[in-house]
Amino acid sequence: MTRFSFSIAATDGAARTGAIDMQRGEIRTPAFMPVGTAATVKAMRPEEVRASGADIILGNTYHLMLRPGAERIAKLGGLHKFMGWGRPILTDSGGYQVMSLSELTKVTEEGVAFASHLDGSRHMLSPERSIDVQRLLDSDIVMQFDQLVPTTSTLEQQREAMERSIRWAKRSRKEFDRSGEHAQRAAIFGIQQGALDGTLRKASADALIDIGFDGYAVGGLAVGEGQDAMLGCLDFAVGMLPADKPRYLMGVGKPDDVVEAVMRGIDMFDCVLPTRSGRTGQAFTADGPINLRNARFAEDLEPIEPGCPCPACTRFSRAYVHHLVKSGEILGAMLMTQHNLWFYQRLMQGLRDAIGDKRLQAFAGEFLQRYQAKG
RNA sequence: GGAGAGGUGGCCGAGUGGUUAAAGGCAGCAGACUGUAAAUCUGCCCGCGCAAGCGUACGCUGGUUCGAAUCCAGCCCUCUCCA
Repeated sequence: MTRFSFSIAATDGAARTGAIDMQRGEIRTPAFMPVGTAATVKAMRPEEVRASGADIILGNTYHLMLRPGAERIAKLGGLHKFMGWGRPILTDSGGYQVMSLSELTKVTEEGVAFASHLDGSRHMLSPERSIDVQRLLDSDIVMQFDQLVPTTSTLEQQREAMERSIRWAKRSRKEFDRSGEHAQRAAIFGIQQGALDGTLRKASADALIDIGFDGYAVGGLAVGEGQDAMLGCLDFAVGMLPADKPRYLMGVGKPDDVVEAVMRGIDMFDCVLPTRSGRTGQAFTADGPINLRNARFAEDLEPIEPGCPCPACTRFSRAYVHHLVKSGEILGAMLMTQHNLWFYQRLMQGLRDAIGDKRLQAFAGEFLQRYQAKG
């Protein structure tokens, strides 16, 4: 059986469309991966996530090792069985938490010592432990343990984090290969760092390629630098990564970010926005985001997004969703999340089709103009 | 009829002489959210004004005081207990 293979069916400019084949299923690219940090895509049942068009979801090393514990999930048969999702799962290594929970962490060459945000207990996350946890979860796509720093960091700090991420990439790769059994059915991705600096990005990419990975992620972006800066970085960073391997832009992004990044050659995305925004009242539509909390929707009988085929839009009105969201009703979060996931997956399908038909420029131009038009 | 408690901004509720246009919560109106410490967070929230500021305001009326939501008197109303 195929462990991991990436096939490109068509290209259009720098963009590509194709599929990754893995034992647990096919991942159509460009792909958007809903985030399921704590063994759940919040507010969604697995079958609803799948029905939205998702081929793969994310899980998180840091969160799951703390609760319920990686060994416990392994004992219970692995993450897929535990959460009822049989298709591929990509697990983040915990590198992002090193930054987002930085007040609670201390970084050394060995790894990161941190205090649990749940109970303050002390833990250590190293490349070896991160990969071990991801193995215990039975992850399909394992991410190397990396270090990213805020864009406000000095160039020297950015260089240090990038170089440390390379050393950690080597250790991650070695630890991954150490377990033959899991490595025979899973894949491992390296993560390019280097902030917005071309020289650092190039050094990072070359080192990762030298180590060799199944796929390559662009890390450390969408952390406050702004879209122009991010896209400017992608203009040179993506081309540094192997063309015959999947390229994954971590943590991105807004719908227009995704479109722009696909045009620059990115194949995979993940982002909390459709799920988190769903829970906080923001719905994505082709005409841009709208906030269902707003009073103007109180008596609006249109669906969240007119024309949307999702289960939330085909049955319920904005007026009803507005009421649910304002009332703090659980169903409000569910319907909003469901719509947003469908929106993202429909966008990805649109991008795949457009690339296949070599009309990505027109598709993207129309999408961006409409999405960004001031309503 | 007697005893007691209390009436504060849309609601709940602090505040018992000046630093109070009046804490806090809720509701309301907006905004944010990018490898999820998020069903979260931020701002606004008496009126007019861009603002400085002005005007109104703590049941009602009157009084004490340089100064009152805060003290005094009368009145109105609510609640609890006793008869």
